Amino acid sequence: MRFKPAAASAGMNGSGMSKSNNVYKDAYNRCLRLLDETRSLPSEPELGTLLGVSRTTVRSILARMEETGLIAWNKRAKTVLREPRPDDFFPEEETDTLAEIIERSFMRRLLAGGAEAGMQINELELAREIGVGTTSVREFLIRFSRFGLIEKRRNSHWVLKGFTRAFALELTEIREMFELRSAAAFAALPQDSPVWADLERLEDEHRLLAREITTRFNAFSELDERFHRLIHRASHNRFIVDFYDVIAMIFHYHYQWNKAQERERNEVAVGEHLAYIEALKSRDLGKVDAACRKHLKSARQTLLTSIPESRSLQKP
Amino acid sequence: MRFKPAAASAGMNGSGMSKSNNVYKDAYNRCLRLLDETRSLPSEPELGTLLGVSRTTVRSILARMEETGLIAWNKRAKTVLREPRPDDFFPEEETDTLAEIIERSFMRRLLAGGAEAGMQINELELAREIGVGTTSVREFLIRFSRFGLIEKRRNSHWVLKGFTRAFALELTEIREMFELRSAAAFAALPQDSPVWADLERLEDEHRLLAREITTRFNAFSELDERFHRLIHRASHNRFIVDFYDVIAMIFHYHYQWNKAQERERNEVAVGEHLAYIEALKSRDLGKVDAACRKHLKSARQTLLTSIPESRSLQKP
DNA sequence: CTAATGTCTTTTATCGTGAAAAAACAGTTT
DNA sequence: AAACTGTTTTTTCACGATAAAAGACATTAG
Repeated sequence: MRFKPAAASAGMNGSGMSKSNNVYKDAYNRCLRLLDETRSLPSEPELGTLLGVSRTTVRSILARMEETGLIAWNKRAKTVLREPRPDDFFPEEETDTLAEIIERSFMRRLLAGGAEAGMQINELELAREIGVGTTSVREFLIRFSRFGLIEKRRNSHWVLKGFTRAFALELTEIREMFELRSAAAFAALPQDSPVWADLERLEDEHRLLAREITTRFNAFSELDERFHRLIHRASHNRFIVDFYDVIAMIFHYHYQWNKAQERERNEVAVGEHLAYIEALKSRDLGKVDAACRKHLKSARQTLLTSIPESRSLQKP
Repeated sequence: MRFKPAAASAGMNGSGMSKSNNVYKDAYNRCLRLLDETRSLPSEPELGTLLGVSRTTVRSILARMEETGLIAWNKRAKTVLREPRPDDFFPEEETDTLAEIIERSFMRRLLAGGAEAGMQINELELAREIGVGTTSVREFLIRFSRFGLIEKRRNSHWVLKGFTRAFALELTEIREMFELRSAAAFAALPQDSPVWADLERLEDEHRLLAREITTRFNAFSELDERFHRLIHRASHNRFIVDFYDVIAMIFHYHYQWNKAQERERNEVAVGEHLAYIEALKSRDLGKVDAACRKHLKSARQTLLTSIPESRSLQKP
């Protein structure tokens, strides 16, 4: 797993920095965008729910906005004084969770090649290279282990299982099992279920994307996830829903990594989605099954062709 | 999740005890049992693989055995001097992993009632009640989360989802999907595959247990797990194999907790297993499917009836 | 009297630290 | 020279401590 001597990659000052205030910074940035729209901000609890943070954080945000002259703040009155400038925002890098930083670093190493199956993963080394504490790395590895790419040796190191052809096949096998079942459950949902409206909206987005595919083809990956998650949710089974995290994670990195014929692939996928949606709306189980199978088959094919042979040989 | 004020349940001395040497103690105990059989112990590396620990730990064990007069140790010669007495063993409680201690504590609270869905879990409180550090509790909760019984609110507490009827149904739905597929894969395995010998051995154990069911009915749970794991392994899919951890965990606690008609239930199950094994050996996919379905149906029924209604109403 | 703000307490996230355990290295024995 | 023992270095595991963030309580405004 060795990669570079040190260079303190994403790390900041090495001193006893306990916890970054990325929650505050991220919420602050999002709050800035809110400023554009209104002349005055809502109450503290309301802002809290809007931004998904506690009132403590909201108050820190307001305090800084007052300091930098963005708002005038007196009890309930929070009047916007000026529009936010680009330099009001905190830099993007400072708004990331530690978990995100670690995941990115780890996946970069994993996909950068040289990461062969059977190789052992060293918590301490990883922590040092990324510039974080060992605890965070351990917790990340534990969470990450459910993706089936790494495995722990009791009282000892982690072992990389490798992003192999076998992995892709096992993953897609489950995916197909789960999605076929979910799609059938979806089609059987009563007409007054709110999911039909959700599906309608997604269909519109797909049609829009289909028209602008030449320029916006990279918008597909996000739409893809939303669409499949909607379908999986119809299973009403937490294990099926949760398993989509594995798929989403793999496809997320796969999209970043395999850019070959991206436009063409996505164009085909959009078309398959539209046919799939049509089938769901028809509520004809036979059609749903066929459309689902067809799409999943080509998704699997895409994933498989993107795995270089060098990565798919080993198996200890 | 509140349960008791303090009472320092499983806890030891509260002081800065960094890491318990349970690996050493457990290996020591197991090594004592080895002493009964031979007049002299093998080499250090050999002992290491035998006990599943490093040579460092082996040497600590040998050092203590020498001290307590169990063996004479001089380089390669490790002669047994006397048989181990009961007081040579470390107490059972001291050989448990921290993870096991936490899991037991946590499950006791969960099943002891009063643990209703929606309730929030407090890391700090849990750590204090069990008498361990917060880090270990956090790591446990992260690992435990894959069982689908708890869920994390970002930057905040964990939420108990509850051991409800819905949970049991979702669990068994996946189980049935996976096991039917695994069983079919099993039956399709070539005649020279080693699994057929494993199956044969398991069949013998089942027949033996069937004869002595009145006295040994509690030996079933362990046999049950071995049998189903063998079948799941035939899927050659890590997600299917890993999912059996969820099932095993639930059934493990379920067996401990629901003692109603245990003998009868296990007797029936042994019979179903034997029929299931027969079907597998016939390699007739229709028969396999039928036998598997029948057994899984009654397993589900057993699990469902053991969930009290009080636990199955809430859902926030 | 409800819903906000102001203040104080508790919990979570993360680090550095030190003992237990593993692993690597070096020197012996057969 | 292969496999073992003796020694040293690294890594894992678990803890307490501390800043960030959440949450609870008290007070005040509408």
